[in-house]
Amino acid sequence: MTATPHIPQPPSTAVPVTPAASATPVTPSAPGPAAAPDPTGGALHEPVITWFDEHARDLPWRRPEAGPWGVMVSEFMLQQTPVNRVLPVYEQWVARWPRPADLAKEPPGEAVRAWGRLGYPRRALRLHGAAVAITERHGGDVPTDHAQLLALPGIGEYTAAAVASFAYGQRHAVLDTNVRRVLARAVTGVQYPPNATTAAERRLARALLPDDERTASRWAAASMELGALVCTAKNETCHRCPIAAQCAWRLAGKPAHDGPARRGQTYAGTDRQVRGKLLAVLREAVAPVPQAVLDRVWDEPVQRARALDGLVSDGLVEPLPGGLYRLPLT
DNA sequence: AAGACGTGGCT
DNA sequence: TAGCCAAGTCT
Repeated sequence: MTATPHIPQPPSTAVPVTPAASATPVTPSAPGPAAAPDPTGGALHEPVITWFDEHARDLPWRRPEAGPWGVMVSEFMLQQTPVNRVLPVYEQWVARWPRPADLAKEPPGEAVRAWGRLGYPRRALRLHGAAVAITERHGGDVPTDHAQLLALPGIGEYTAAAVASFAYGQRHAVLDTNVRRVLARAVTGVQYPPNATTAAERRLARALLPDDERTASRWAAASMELGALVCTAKNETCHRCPIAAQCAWRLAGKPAHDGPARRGQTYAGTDRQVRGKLLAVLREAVAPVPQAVLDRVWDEPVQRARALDGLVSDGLVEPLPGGLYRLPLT
């Protein structure tokens, strides 16, 4: 992880000044500093990558032996789920299914069962579907091409870029919530990025991308790690930040977010909670479960039925004759 | 394009 | 405590 020889590069050669970059570095209405920050990545890449070399966590999917499949599995699991909760499930998963073809030949319900309590179990179904597609269309190897990755179930813009970058060292803008926050603060000068990813953010991320593949993929991992460990959503620790001295938000006095508060997602009493309870029963069961057993997880019959129907139509639950239910075999 | 979609830890 | 937050995707 930290074995890479430290070869400082002339910052000016990392990313040339481009018209596109200097055209849109700062949101016009942003309460940033009077002087626009350096719109190029030159001043950011070197310190952030050097910091990463020293402070990166030793995560299993970052080790060489993880391979593209390990990277891909980790990316699915990390979608909206914290690292600490992913770690044990990831280890079990790759030990049991070391290659896409190993997972592809299992019933989808086994993927859902092995997903455990990571949440958003449709991800398990999609990862299984991706393994099937990889086995059928790509000879069992995780595709290297961004467009082919994007075509797989459960892989969107972020995950396609992440797999291409982390597994294959390609040059892509990897724009996750961590990177968005780092750029919002360091470059744009605001506390939080917009609720939904904007074209301006993508433009900025592309403008900041180092020219060569090797540096670009390290920058992707490093900027993400900085957001995860230092430039966090709350209680950021600027004294540990390698680019604190040039952070537009900090230089502006760390003004509080002004826009609309992020929509809080209520959970108690929702269909999601009911679905979770139903699926928990089915995950633990070794045999098909009678409707009467499922009925015990929620007392309101209309919502309970709606939740179960939803699970069935999502393919997470398979109904059998006689009012029995189980995780899907097909 | 706003909302659905799990789960658990932290403040 | 109640809300916020965590490497998004899909419709």
